[in-house]
Amino acid sequence: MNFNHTLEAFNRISEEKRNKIFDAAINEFAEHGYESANINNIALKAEVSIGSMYKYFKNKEELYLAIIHFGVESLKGILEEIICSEEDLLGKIEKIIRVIQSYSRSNVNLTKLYNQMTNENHSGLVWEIVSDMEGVTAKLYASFIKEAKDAGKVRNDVDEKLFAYFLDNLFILLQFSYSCEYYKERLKMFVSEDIFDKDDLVAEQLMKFIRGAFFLE
Amino acid sequence: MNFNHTLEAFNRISEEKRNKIFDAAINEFAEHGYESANINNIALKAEVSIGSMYKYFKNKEELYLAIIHFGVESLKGILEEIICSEEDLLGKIEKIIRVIQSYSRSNVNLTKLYNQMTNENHSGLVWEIVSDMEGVTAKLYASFIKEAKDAGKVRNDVDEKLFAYFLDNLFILLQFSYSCEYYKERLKMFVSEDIFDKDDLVAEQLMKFIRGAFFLE
Amino acid sequence: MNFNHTLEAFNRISEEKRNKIFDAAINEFAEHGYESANINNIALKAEVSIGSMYKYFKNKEELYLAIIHFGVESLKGILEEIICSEEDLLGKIEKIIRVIQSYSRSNVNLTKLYNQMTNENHSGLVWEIVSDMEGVTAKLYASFIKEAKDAGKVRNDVDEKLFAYFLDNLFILLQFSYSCEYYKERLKMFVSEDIFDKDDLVAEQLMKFIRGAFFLE
Amino acid sequence: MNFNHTLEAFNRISEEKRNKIFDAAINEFAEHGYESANINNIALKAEVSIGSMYKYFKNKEELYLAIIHFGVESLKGILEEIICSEEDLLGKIEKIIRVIQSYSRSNVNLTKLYNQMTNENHSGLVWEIVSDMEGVTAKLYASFIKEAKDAGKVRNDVDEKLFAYFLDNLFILLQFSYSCEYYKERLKMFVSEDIFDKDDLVAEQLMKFIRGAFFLE
DNA sequence: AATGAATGAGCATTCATTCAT
DNA sequence: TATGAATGAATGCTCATTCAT
Repeated sequence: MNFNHTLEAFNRISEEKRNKIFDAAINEFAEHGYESANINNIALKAEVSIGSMYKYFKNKEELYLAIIHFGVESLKGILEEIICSEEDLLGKIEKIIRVIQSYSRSNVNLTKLYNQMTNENHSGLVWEIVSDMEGVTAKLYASFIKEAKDAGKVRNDVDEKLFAYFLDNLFILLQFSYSCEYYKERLKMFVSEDIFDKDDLVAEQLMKFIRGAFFLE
Repeated sequence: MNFNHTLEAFNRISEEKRNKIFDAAINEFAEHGYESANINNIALKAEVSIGSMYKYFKNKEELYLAIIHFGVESLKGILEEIICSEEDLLGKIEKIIRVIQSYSRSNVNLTKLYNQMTNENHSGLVWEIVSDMEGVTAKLYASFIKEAKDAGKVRNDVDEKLFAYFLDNLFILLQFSYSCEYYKERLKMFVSEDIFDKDDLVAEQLMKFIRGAFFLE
Repeated sequence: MNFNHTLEAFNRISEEKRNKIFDAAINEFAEHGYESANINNIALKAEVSIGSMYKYFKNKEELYLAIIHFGVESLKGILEEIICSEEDLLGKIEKIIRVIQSYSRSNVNLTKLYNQMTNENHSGLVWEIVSDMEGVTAKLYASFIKEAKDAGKVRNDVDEKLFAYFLDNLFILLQFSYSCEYYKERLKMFVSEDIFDKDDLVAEQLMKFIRGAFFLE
Repeated sequence: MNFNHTLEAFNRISEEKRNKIFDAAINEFAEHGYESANINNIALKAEVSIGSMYKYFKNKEELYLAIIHFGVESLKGILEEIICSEEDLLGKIEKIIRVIQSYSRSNVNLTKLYNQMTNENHSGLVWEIVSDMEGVTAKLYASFIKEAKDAGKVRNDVDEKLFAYFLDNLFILLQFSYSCEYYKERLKMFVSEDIFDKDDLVAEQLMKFIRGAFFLE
């Protein structure tokens, strides 16, 4: 969670260069996965010498983790904003869906990376970084569901933790559906070739699905 | 979709050897990902010479695709059986959930591979193989939902294709939750450490979630 | 001490190639020391692909140890022959001196390597290989001295183990004096520029030195 | 031999800093050998910027040579003191042995470096620095032996130059036996594990060895 | 004068693939 | 047909050295 100890050198360079490095790294890792991502390539694309690269990051793994950390922080920020807003549960859910649609489209590589991440054998270290975020969402979702349940709006017999999990699953795959080739093809096959021009329809239907799942009436 | 052209040599060897090769390959690919998987290693574990390996499969990619093909066929068989059974929609859904729980536990590596697959840059070729299966499920789900809708059991305002998609999303992530490290940790974090001892609870709650999403009353 | 386990592949190739590899490796290690010896270079000089090199030896260290092993065995063979000969102590010593003069001249690089070896931080593993030989010499020298002492030929107040050590020290530095640049210069400085043309003088004087050290009258 | 030309900058800094740099460099070179020694590391340990390091020493080699120079000067001082003392030959020899025992124990790294030095390909340059000292010892030893010979104390048939060489060889290896891992192990193997607790025995026996080698009676 | 960030050549090692037997 | 030895391109990482500040 706390990376700043090793990244001193990296944090000292200009923001422009930092972003260039992150961009290059996110692309490379998202495109090729951890193992076949090529650090010399990242350096080349970011117009930074390999030597510098290794001044900024101890090794490939640390760079990878830093990227993940960056991506997660970025996502966390957005989620927190929504979740802490004044909306009610349904309002929040709708907002999340909309944000997923726009965010995963404009951060294709970051989202691909998130999918990659679920495969890597680095799970241990990666999980340390991500669990933080997942933990927050898990708890918030569950508490909102609990609230709604107590208010009599949600059926009494639901396990709020599991329902939170199913809900987040729907969000995750929605995210991937807007960024990862495979899932994009799959969505097109399930629905239609022009589904990516119908964000409103997707949002509306997913809302309906979720509303039905949760709410009485 | 049709692989037999190149796989003549492979199909001619004993089933036992074929299975040994598949086992070794599935493990290696699932464990290390496409790029880091080591063909010489697979040959070693399968007790086959590398020379033979390259007689059976033109190159790494073809082996990978053959493995995916094999995995997908295995899954397709199971799904088809359920989907073509006499149960009604809810009955089928329950069966699928139960099968996912047992299948992904006893075929951990194959399921991991399925997750891997969604990342690789081979998406194009992979998709050719898998689209077949996804196409079948997509159509079947949609038709069943249509049926139920026409029968007045499912709300009228649902887009059956999108609902089929959401439904399958829930299934996919359930599958991963029982086999991929990352998703396993995530499920534990959302619910509890002992969630993997409570398959009935998970199945029951997921049924509830889906039933609510789809059905009137 | 037993290396054959890992060196199967290496032992299977033609003796000619094996010798070429050893020669190249001995030269490289003797010339540059362990750290800056370049394996790609050794492969090049030995006209073997790097890939093969790594089939024969797991890594740089194993190659190094194999070389040391080879050198030590070669030396051990010669020493054993002398030590087990029928000569008396003085006769053996003279033979050893003569052998050192010829051996270290015709195996310059192997002898340089022996000097290198005393510096490397691999001491641990290296020592395992060499201790064997050193142990043998140590014991043999000591026993011969003991014998001579018991026979009244050698003074009674000598510690045979320490005397064996001093004796071997004289041999070691004699060896280096015929192969290592530094020690060669040093010998020339102590005696004269043309000392390397006077092997008989060196041998005779060293005999005198040692005889005096050991023997009564 | 004369280094001061390039070392102006270095000689201008405080003695404390100079010593810190020497200490760090001696450790690094002794520990890792010339090639693997890391100048950036030396700078770090000596708390000097790399930039300054390269102001003081043109490059790695010059730093190395400066270190050798320093070490040799230190040793030369001690030897000269002994050699010019009023003792007779045997007295001097005993003093030298004692000094070797204490000096090589308290200057382990410098002594290691001396061993390193005999291997490096820098022999040429190194020799320039050291020959000075070796030349002095060579001449002094020889002259003392000559003296003793003329005085009838030493046998008439010895070549004083070669005997001086053998004598110095014994000293050199004694030195290494107290500081270099390899030679330490070797001494333990020849004599006993606890030999390093028996300096008096070693000194006494070496005296006996040398006395016998040189002296009538 | 002093600094230390930046550079990039260089090296150990891996592994997909070929091909002679 | 089957083998497995041989190949060599490719890549992560280090470190001596430079030079702008």
